[in-house]
Amino acid sequence: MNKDGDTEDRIFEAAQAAFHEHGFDGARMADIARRASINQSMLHYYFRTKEQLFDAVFRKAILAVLPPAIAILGEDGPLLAKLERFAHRYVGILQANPHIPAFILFELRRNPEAIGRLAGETAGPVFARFRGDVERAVREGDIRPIEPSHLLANVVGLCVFPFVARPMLQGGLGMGNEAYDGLLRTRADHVADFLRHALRP
Amino acid sequence: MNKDGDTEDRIFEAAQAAFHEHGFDGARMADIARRASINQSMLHYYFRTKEQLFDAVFRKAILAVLPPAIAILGEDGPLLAKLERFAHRYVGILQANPHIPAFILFELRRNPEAIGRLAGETAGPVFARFRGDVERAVREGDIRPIEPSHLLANVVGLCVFPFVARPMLQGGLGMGNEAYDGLLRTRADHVADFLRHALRP
DNA sequence: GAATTATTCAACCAATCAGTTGAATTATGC
DNA sequence: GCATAATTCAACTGATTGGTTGAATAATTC
Repeated sequence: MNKDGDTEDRIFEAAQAAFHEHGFDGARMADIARRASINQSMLHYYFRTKEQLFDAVFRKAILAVLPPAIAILGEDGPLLAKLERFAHRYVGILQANPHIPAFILFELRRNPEAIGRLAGETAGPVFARFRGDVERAVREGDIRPIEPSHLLANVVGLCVFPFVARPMLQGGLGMGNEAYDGLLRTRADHVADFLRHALRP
Repeated sequence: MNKDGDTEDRIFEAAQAAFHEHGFDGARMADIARRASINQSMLHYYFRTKEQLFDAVFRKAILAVLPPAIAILGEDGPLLAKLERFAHRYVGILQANPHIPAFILFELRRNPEAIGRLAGETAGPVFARFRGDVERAVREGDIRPIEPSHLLANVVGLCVFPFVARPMLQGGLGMGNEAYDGLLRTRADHVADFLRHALRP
């Protein structure tokens, strides 16, 4: 018998890999069981249903990327410095979890309403604060005039996009895995620099 | 009997809607048949298999967004002007086909190798040319020094991201559909402006 | 050591799925 | 009008799927 949660962890890891790769609809319980080297009924013993197993995996993914974004954007200090910190820390988080952005975008299509609501509840206040920060920075002449919502989309998108679009960008640029990994390693610096130039008055 | 391709078109439109919404794995042939108001066996009569039906839908989606990107980036002229043209025309294409970017990113996960290869074969030459254009523009002092691969990811990502991440951005920004549609309507101008500022020497 | 609880298992199940079958209906060509 | 081809249909099929069942095994408690 297992008494230290090892089987549950194994199931979770296998499910995470399968759901990240295939999404909810494409992942198969039989495949997850095989990956975890268990009998399939044990998935149900530990997690009851496919839906609940998926929820556990999704929750972990969201917790990996949403609270840090909120925390960083909610910090005090000059806007430009904050955006640079965001780029460095957020790209770092994405590099540690390269499959999560696409996984979440994948889930966005399956469940746009629920995730929109979740985003509103969790990130809404800090996004609103971001708007205020941008407006103040413009007023004080720290940055040139810019629409805050567009800027927010830019900041997040510049960090996220090279991860979600990797196969297409990598193929189009004729890069191997090492070269593209190298590009991702310089991504944070590039984004910070790009934003600095884009926003200077 | 149908002699003007009406049934085939109806099937295709229904399949497009279903595949855009649910992806390959989540879409159901019975649902597509219901949407097209036909008997399910007719899907097979016209398109043989689910895979072939999906391929037809995917091909149309790719043809809507990849050749225009290649054409615009392959044009002659100063780089900055070209990037502005790209932003305006590409965002316009995305606005006419708002579901396609996410659909393609969705498919990227299912089939990274095939799409990476397709991107390399079709967009590879024009991306390589883009690299040359950037390097020349830097040399001639038209733009500040910048890594061409990063810039390419930025240009495409700034156009695409607000479409693929819509539910999350919209929810986080506390916007209704009309407000977000309004934001997307100004997106092309914003991207062009943002790039101009980001790249000026 | 016995009773209870937790874990694991193989076999099984009903529902769903993509696809097939063969007949009926409709259209076309002579 | 008949023969042929194209289209459409309802019923059917085997495989797959997520989940259940009940027994066996292992661990824990007293």
